[in-house]
Amino acid sequence: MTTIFERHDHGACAKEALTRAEDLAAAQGLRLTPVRRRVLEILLEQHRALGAYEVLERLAAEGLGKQPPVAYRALDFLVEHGLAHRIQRLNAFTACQHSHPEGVAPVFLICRSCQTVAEMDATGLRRDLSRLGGEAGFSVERATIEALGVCAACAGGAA
Amino acid sequence: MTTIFERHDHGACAKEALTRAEDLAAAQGLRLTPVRRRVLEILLEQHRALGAYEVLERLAAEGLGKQPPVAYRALDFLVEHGLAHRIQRLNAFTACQHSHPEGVAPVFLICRSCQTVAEMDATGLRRDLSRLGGEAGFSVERATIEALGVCAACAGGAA
DNA sequence: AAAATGTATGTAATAAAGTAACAAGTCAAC
DNA sequence: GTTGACTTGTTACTTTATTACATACATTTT
Repeated sequence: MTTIFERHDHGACAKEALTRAEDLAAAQGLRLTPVRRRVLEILLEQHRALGAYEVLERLAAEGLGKQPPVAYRALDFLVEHGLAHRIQRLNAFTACQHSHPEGVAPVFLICRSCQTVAEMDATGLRRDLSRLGGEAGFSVERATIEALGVCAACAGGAA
Repeated sequence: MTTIFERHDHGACAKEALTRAEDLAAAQGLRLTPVRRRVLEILLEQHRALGAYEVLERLAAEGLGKQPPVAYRALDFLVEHGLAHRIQRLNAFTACQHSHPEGVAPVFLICRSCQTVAEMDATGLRRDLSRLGGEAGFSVERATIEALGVCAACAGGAA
């Protein structure tokens, strides 16, 4: 499995994600407005999750909005359309790293050393969770699966 | 699998949990002080997760502490010793419903209709998650697995 | 083109959740 | 009965998030 923990061309990675966002907007008639687009770009700069207020600071510095709702609205838009994810453990947001088959949230791996947040596909895990819930008569609609730990690079010491 | 979604003798259920807490305290030399004990009792009244400030209100009404740190400290103590759990999605806390083999957090099923939070053992799921992380060189230390959905009783309409 | 409509943004105010720092009390051990 | 470790009380504050309403912009309707 390949995650963003591995060395990669980050410029290309970010550009690709932005292109995906544009394609999605075109396909679904969504409006990727300047604020929304800029928030996505800001999230794409790093593979670490940013708090809404960190995003807001950046926006404010660029004259794109000074109040919390501006940031929250843009972030909510991105999350709603699968272009970003909310990391519950951190109360923070991260740009989506893969295109997901509509509404399928991945699993997140959070490195407590370098703060990098990676996504992995978790179709199997989700199916098992649904089955487990089903055993108790519970119908799972959405699931949050987040793992906290240490990535290979950080565990290796240097890298 | 049996969860607290099923009809059960709630009085017994709460009493049992409290006994478990006392036993644990005795066994490990922990101090189940009046505030801590009362917070656990408050959480045990319902199978819904309570916010720290809801707990605090209750404490305040009983003269057991009026400031946030009082509630947070007691809740942190309970969580640390496995007597309660924090539900990340809700920023809220719920009493532990089963005794867990030390440090093994369960999976949570959150009914969005009745707000009930049930626990299920998730040893298998956790193992799979660790394996998945391992494939990316990531070492999982703790994991949050929470499912949002509808319980059988609520889905059934009445019940 | 003007009016009407829907959607997005700006702004103020405030609510909700969480923490830092330090003082004061409790309790067991010596 | 004083020391030392832990627990609680209290003040003040930070961080995170939302409500409510006004304004702007873009599309469609007339």
